Amino acid sequence: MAKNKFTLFLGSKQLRKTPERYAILDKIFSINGHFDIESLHDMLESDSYHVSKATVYNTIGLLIECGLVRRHSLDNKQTKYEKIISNSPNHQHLICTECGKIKEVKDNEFSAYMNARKFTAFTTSYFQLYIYGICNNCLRKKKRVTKEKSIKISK
Amino acid sequence: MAKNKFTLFLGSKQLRKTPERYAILDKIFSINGHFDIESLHDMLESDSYHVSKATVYNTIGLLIECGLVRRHSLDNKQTKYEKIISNSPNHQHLICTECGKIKEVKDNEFSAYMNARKFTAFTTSYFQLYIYGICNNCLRKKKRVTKEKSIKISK
DNA sequence: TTTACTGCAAATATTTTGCAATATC
DNA sequence: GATATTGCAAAATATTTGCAGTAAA
Repeated sequence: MAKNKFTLFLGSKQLRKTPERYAILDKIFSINGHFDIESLHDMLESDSYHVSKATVYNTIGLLIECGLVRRHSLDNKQTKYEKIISNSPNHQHLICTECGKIKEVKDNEFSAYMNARKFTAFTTSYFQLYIYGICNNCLRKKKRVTKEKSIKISK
Repeated sequence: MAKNKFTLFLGSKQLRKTPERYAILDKIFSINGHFDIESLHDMLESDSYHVSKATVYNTIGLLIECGLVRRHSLDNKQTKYEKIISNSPNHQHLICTECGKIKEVKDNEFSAYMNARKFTAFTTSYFQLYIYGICNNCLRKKKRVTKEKSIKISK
């Protein structure tokens, strides 16, 4: 699994197998869904496992290179990460522009289509589809606010 | 066109129609392809049109809200912008992970597919597809370097 | 005349870097 | 023992904010 893959990767690049790197990998693979550097670092600290932010950034970089982590640069400038589970089906991301929450949807038809696509003068390594919109939760809240406003005005 | 749309937008929100805002809009619409805040600001300066960065950020925000500009948050943490031409067909982005260059491809099949897609408990407002890889130019350079290395080693 | 907007500088947030101490190989 | 990695603090980068002066309405 992930740990083996990382070990092989580090070995092949003559990089060192430090406890910090494995602790970060473990923590990431215990997280379901998306996370950012800050909260990952916080989680490690609250486990009383102290690592510097610099090391977290360094390790995340290695994990991305190694194919175990994916970075998402989202609009509204949040950067989020997620683990890559080897045989997890390709999924797309719905991002709520109100609350920032990310929902995943599988779309095999889309994935198949994209994987088959070739471009001239360009060699694809990966792709990301982001669908921005409003989740039902926020939509409900918004409607409520609008209603309240119109009540106030009509008074 | 763009200027009218912006004027209507500003009017409807009771925002002011300042020369700075129009100068920024004009400059953006003279740019083909993608740009970032820094280079946009530089272009204005080199036209001897001085505006503060704060105003550029402010105006870009309004233009996005108004639907005249689109923000792209790309991996390798560059934020790029592009104008939206009203009747331009939906296009996707190929991003070279080596040089950062962005190439556009039209894909009507994909756009039609996406526009027809509905999700449960989520109201889509827009989507972005990013395809990361290596452009032929960089691929050639990379191969050359690898070749040179192996020559050196074999010496 | 009112108050939104601008420029500037300072503040904030995020990521990178330099360096001495340390730990892996 | 050689050197890659760590932690820390400082630097670099990108964006936001506060405020006084200015200008659009």
